[in-house]
Amino acid sequence: MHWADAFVKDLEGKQTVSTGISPSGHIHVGNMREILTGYFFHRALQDKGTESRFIYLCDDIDPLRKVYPFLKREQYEQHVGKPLSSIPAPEGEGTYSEYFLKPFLETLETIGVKVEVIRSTDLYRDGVFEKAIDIVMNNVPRIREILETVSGRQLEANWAPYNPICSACGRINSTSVKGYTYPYIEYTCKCGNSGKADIRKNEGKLPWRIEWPAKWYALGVTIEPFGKDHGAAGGSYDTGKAIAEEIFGIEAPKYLIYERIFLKGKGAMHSSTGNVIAASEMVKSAPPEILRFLIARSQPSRHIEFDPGLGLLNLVDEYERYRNVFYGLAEAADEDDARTYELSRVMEEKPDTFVSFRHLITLVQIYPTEDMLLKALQRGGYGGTELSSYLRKQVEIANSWLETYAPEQVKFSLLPQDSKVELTQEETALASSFLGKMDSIEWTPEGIHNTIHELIKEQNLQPKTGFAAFYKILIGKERGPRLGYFLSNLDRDRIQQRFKAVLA
RNA sequence: GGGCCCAUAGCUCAGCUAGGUAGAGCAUCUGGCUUUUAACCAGGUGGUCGAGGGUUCGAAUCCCUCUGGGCCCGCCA
Repeated sequence: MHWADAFVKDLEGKQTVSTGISPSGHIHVGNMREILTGYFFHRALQDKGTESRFIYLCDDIDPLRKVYPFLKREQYEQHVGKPLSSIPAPEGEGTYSEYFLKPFLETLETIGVKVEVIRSTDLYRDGVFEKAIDIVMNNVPRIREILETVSGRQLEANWAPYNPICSACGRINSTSVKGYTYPYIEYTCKCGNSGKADIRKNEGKLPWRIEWPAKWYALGVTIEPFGKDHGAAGGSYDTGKAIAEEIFGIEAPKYLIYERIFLKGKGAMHSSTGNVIAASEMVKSAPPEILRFLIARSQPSRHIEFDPGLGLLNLVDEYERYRNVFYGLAEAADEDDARTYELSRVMEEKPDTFVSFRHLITLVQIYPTEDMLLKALQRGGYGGTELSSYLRKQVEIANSWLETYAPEQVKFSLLPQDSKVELTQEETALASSFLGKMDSIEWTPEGIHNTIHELIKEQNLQPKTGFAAFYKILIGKERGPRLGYFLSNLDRDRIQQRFKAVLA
């Protein structure tokens, strides 16, 4: 059974699956594990007939913690400590949080993940947390005790479970609470200001360890996946659970702790280190279903070694195998293969329009126009009369991948006309006999192919060795695309000149 | 000092939560094939399952210890 199905197997009654990512920087491939793990739970629930709500909480009221490496110091120094939803975007119009949220939401659209997006600023502004905050403010001593006991940390004497946003300087990290009379929290700020924050509005926020259980309470969260950083003993899940039970009188959600995603050879993806690939960048250079597949096929407890280069191509190969299993075209290696495909695919496809991505990688390097590409695909069994919009997109993605992530191994291009190549005697003989026939060859795929094949046989060479000679001369590699189609697409004179130059 | 996760073929991983003679894909090699465009077909090489101990007739699988890698137990999320 797939891990997502196993997780929800025994759950009954309406479920609310919650996920959350802070828009403090580019939302990257590593963050996708949060949203997709939740999404798969949601799907698994629906597929077994259990009602489910799936939400993504965008923590946009969180303050800017520091000037991140990707920000301009002179622009952002003044904004440290202010909510992400109230400071300007690094470029263009709009707020900081929306600037990073937008490409993420577009990516979700691209990969076909539908989720209810909730901004935490809105939750505060609309009073959704009103009751939770009131409960919290009336239970400060008990909450303090829970935090100190469960997490083992010592809280400062003036600690309060609410951080007001200063009405004068806009900072959330420089205020201290002085008192509470519903619905106002009195505070003073280091900037000299003092005032009242209305708990029914977005005039302050709960600190994370309180806010989390407050979300469970206010939104009725029953399931939540989260990274292992929250899961340590005494960590925020432990304190959240205690607060949920003892203060709010609710059960903490059923949880799953997932591992991080690493960039192959470069360690964990972390916005602060810059070691990231933005999710919105990845979907430009990888088929959209692959992002889902990456997460769906891996056990959540295992870290993922993500390789956008050759590894990506292997990943797509595997995805396509699973697809074939689903359609009964191949035998399953594992009982979950078909289910994993089902959770990963973005849209339904007909088997006669399957085109392997690896194949496409070759084709786009040979054919410059869509028309030529279509004809090539049709020769290969493609059933459509024109390129589907999906395929057109795949072509775009293939080109982008070749430019951005592809290793030399899968790329090819014609060598410069005058570049030198070392040939054996046999290869030289073969090349010169080919050159001799150049003018009489019928310049079609079959004509070229047949001629070359005859020449190889005449000289008693292994086909492999013979073909390799041509690849060495043309693209400097041992292997390459089938010669007939490849050469027929190229200018005959140019090839002739190339062989002359090599043999000179 | 404490908690958690991971370690299986060159690479990516499955198998582990009902213990029973090590698996898949990719890579590599061999053979076939070169009008299904690095295709495809057949086959091979390749692992003392991180180390040590224990339980067992039998351990990759259960228990303990250790090693290595990663994350957390301050603030913030």
